[in-house]
Amino acid sequence: MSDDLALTALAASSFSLPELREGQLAGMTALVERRDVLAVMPTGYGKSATYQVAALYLHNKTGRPAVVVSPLIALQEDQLDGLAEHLGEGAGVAINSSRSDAEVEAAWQAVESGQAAFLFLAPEQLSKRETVERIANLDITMFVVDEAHCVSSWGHDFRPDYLELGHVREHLGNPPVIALTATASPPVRDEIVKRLGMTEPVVLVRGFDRPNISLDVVRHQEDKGKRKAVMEQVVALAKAEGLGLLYAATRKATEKYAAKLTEHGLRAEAYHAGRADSDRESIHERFLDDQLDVVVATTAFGMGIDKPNVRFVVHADIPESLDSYYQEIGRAGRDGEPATAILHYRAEDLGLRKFFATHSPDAEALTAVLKVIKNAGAPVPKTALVELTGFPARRVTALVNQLEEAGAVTTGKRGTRLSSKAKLTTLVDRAVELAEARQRVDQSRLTMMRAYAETDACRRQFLLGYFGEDLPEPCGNCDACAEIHDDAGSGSAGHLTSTAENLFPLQSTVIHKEWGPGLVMRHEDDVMTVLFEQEGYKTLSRAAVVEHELLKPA
DNA sequence: CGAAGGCTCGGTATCGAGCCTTCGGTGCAATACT
Repeated sequence: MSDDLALTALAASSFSLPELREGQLAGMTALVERRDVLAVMPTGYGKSATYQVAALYLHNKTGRPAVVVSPLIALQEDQLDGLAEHLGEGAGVAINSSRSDAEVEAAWQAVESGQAAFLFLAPEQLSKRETVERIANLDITMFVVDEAHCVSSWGHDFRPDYLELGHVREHLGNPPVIALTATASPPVRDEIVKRLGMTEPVVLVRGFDRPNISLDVVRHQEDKGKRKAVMEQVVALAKAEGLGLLYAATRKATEKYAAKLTEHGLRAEAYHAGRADSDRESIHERFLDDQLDVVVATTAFGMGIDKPNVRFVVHADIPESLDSYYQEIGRAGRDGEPATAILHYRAEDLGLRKFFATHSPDAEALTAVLKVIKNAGAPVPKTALVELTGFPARRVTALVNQLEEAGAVTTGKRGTRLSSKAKLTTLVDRAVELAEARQRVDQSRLTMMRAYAETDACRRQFLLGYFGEDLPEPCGNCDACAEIHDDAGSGSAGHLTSTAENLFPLQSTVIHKEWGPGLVMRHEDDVMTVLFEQEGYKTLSRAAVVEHELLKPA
């Protein structure tokens, strides 16, 4: 029996999936052939089944397990429940801080004996050498990275162990990697591929456009007026359409909105990381169970939420990037029925996001770490670095990541060592420069979010263009399309602007004298947007590009 | 970067204007206590 048939049969018999989607089968087959896979698919498309069927197939053949890296313990538990339902108790195990020592040991034995086919853990577990070595001995069939956009969004500061996964994979003997995420713009995809050390991955992007979600932006001058409009809108939507989500930037704002919505007779709760675990759990459950009309949340809410009947997602404040925005509105209308996404936009709100996107590079700390490594004259394990520098472990990981990126050090099995003969100050300068470059990229992503809020053209075309998807015609389901429909016929492109489009079509690679290589993301009216590797998104006048030959095809 | 909260000041009654400071988002793991 061919692998395809066997996989299809296994999906039907073990996971009750009588029909596989083309993207799922392509992913499974690639994994069985030991290829790397990057799957960008919406929640509910069946991303998880893709690796689960392939991993079970290989487990049945070899008795060897798959390792699944998942960012939240709650998600790990959900996955375990799902597996238990289809394959019986014990098909998967998890190792994390909620487990007792005895439970952890039992989990190890379950995978080592060939009884369990899946081992779930968070990246932090993999920062422990013993853990990685014990996994290396399992000779795993695949290394699964779920919610892989975390590599890029959290790896640089919040959860630096995400950036270490590439090394972990090496230490495990380079098993095939499958990275799964619901949203990833081209630069995020590239970063996932690079950081996880994937080679010629099979890239599967499926089900990206969500035409049933209408897109609207409401612009505001005053903070007070915005708050009032948000309130009125959410009340109206909840009464007319059904339940939904309201995203706000701060914890305090979620509390205020939730209180007001409750006054208006809605069942509303504020959800953020500052609330007690038990409250968070109960809100989550009540929402899934249709017992809440609105969850008012910070970015803490949503990962792994797969609820079909969310009718609206309203943003009271602008998110940090279109990547986040698309992820958040993607929680609406999973059932395919009409749903609404509305962004309330005030230019001043960008200030908070700018603040969040500021990463001041710390030359002093970088120097301290580098000195310790240099003086050691041999690879330094992380534990020693922590002890010798006095920095917290996480900080050390982040600093080492930065130095590594700058080519100053490399990390091997025995620890981190100097890999450059250049002067320490030069190396630190290089690391600082990289941190600054990343800051520019982050700020430029915010600029794109702003451009979405301020564009007069079809919002869906803009959004999909950002993710490298082409929507040839305006969508007819956003506020801009409604306007255009009203006044029919818009401005015409001049000679130079159309020349720019011919010379540098969408998704083509270009080179700028100062900014280096970049990718053409968008043409609109008299400007074009290019994503530069080093500088992030830049908007250029199309006439100037042609007249002054600012760009060259690469 | 901008909003919110706390403070002083003025000038003699309550509080408003203006200044200054602080705060702002995501979760893992591990530790210290009942």
